[in-house]
Amino acid sequence: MLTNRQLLILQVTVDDFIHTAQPVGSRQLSKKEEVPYSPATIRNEMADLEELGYLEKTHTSSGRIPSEKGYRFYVDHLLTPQLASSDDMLQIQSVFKERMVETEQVIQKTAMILSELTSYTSILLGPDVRKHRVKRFSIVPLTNDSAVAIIITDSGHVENRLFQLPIGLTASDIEKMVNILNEQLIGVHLHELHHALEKETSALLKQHIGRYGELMSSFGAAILSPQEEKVFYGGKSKLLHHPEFNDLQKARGLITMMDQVNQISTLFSPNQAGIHIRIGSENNLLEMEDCSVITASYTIGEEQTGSIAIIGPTRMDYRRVVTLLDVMSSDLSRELTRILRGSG
Amino acid sequence: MLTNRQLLILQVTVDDFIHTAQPVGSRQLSKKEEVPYSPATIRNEMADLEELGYLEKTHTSSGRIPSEKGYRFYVDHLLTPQLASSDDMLQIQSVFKERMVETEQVIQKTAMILSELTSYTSILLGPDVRKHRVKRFSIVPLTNDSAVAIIITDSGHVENRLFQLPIGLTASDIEKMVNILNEQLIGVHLHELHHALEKETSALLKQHIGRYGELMSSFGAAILSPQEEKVFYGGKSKLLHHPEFNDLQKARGLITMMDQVNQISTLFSPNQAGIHIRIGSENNLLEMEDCSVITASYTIGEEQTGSIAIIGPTRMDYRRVVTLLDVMSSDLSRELTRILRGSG
DNA sequence: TATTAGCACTCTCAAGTGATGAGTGCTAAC
DNA sequence: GTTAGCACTCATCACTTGAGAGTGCTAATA
Repeated sequence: MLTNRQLLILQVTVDDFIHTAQPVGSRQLSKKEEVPYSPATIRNEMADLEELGYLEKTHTSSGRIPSEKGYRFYVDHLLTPQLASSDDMLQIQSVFKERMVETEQVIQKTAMILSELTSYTSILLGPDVRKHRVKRFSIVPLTNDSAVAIIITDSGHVENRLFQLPIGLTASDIEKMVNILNEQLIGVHLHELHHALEKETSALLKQHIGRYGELMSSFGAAILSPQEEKVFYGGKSKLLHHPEFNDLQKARGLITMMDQVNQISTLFSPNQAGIHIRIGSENNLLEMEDCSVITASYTIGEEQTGSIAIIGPTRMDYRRVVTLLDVMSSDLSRELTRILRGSG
Repeated sequence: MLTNRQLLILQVTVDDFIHTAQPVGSRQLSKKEEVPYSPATIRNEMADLEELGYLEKTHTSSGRIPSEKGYRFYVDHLLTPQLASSDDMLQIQSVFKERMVETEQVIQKTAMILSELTSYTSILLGPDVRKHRVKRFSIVPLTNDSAVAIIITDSGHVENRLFQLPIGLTASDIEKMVNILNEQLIGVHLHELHHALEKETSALLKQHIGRYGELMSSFGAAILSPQEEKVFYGGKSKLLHHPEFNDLQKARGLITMMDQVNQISTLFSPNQAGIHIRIGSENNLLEMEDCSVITASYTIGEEQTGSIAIIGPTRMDYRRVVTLLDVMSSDLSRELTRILRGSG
């Protein structure tokens, strides 16, 4: 168990390092008014904190910097909640003031403003379309052997796929097919669609439609291909402006990683409410060992749908980011719900 | 007018610098078998070429590097055409072997393979949707005061917009409206759609639909918002691996620029067939002064629709990139046309 | 007994030095 | 017209040095 003085010194050390990016020394700390101890006392405490694994030295006679364990303790126990500054609030509100109609537009704008306010990189995961329900099917023939299938969801999202038409299929065949789909499959989740099509609807279709086999293999394949959550970035280059990425090697690694969507998804905790923080190696990604990720989630209506992440150096301003993320995620939820409900 | 020997020396100098990224000295050049002159002779010629503005020195006693004028001369007069290597051809064909159905998927894959093959960054501009023609309208109500408007183009592209419904609009009103739109506006270019709606169709709609004014202001606005060409990147981080961007400052500038879509569009020449090369400052962009851009365009059917660009350092392998771009653009055109025509 | 002052020691950083090597320009010889 | 030779320039690297910041330890102090 840490003494109060140790807690104080750890907190002040982390705070200071977060803002200066320089190892903090005992003399420097003792000058602060919150710390009424002499450098020597502080040195002793720091030595203990280092022994306990909360602080590190960059070399034998440098000041201390927080270790990962130090950051972890800091965010778990020393992070006093804080209200967003009125400046920030103003900026955030200005985003939502202009009424936007498209979900993606709102999300993109949110990503931008988040990275502007924090000076870190933001990543927003778009709504998980697979959880949405079918509202309407439509099929529009383009040529005599190709057509586009359109699925409108109850959220107003539109999915569309090209697929091949078997030769000889009549317009009335297609009309029948659309009718059957609309009778049978309304309200089905998108991720269950292919399954439902095969289990429940295929028998009906088989009865009514000529060239059933060919049609289904092509249409079914089109429906199957899963729609990934869309990824929105804000300020990809912001990260590079922090001193920890002066190392070209690290900078390259980061940029490369951000281009690989599958790596990005590992940064997000399985979709759960609340704010989560992963520090350095907790991200299980070599390129991210000097980064921390703070995630939150947003909702549309009642449903937990998308995620927000801020990526910064481990030496990031946790307090500020947590506060902003908290405000932003609820504002975003409200705005997206408004768009969907049309109550504007 | 340059002598043959000067041409030879310029060419070999540029070639060498492109591959080594090191200033080339006279001794080094004279060792090559294509250059049967002594270092002293070469020094004299290089001095002349420098006076003429084709070569530069990095410092008083370094080897020479090509100036922008030198590169320009090189690509204009010394770039002998070349067939793609069979290795490259194999790789390219392997992309198109797996039959993809979605236009965007094909373009994205093309972007990737281009950047893999060249080790530079590729940018593909998606088809200019505004040139496509309306094939079918559809409107799907979501709640009692919001709906999604869907426009299917003859290319199989699907546009959709949320818009507000005036309260009290009946289902039959909407049906009538869709019918009128489909009677009047089929075949209209997307970029003329808003104009055509107001000029030709609004009178008809006014006659048949209740709450006309409110409906039109909301629907019209939804139709108006222009659809930008989509931008696809391949290998954004590739550029950072070339030695000219070891300078953190430059690297940051580049990454920042690539995140700003409006800057990207200035890199593309106004859509014209053939291959175009812009060297360094010819791009009129501060961040791009050490980069060259090579652009080509692709077509779907008959129409000039999209652009391909490769961004590399000015010291890029122009010959190879031009060759690859040539092959890729025609392959991509063929593939996209196949998808559209459905002749697969 | 807890805290602090003092001091020797360590390590980084920046500036300075000198040797090395690649390359040039010029001149004179071929 | 071409080339060999030579003096000169400049970047780079390894090495040294001094200043500054910080530590750990010990002894003095409250």
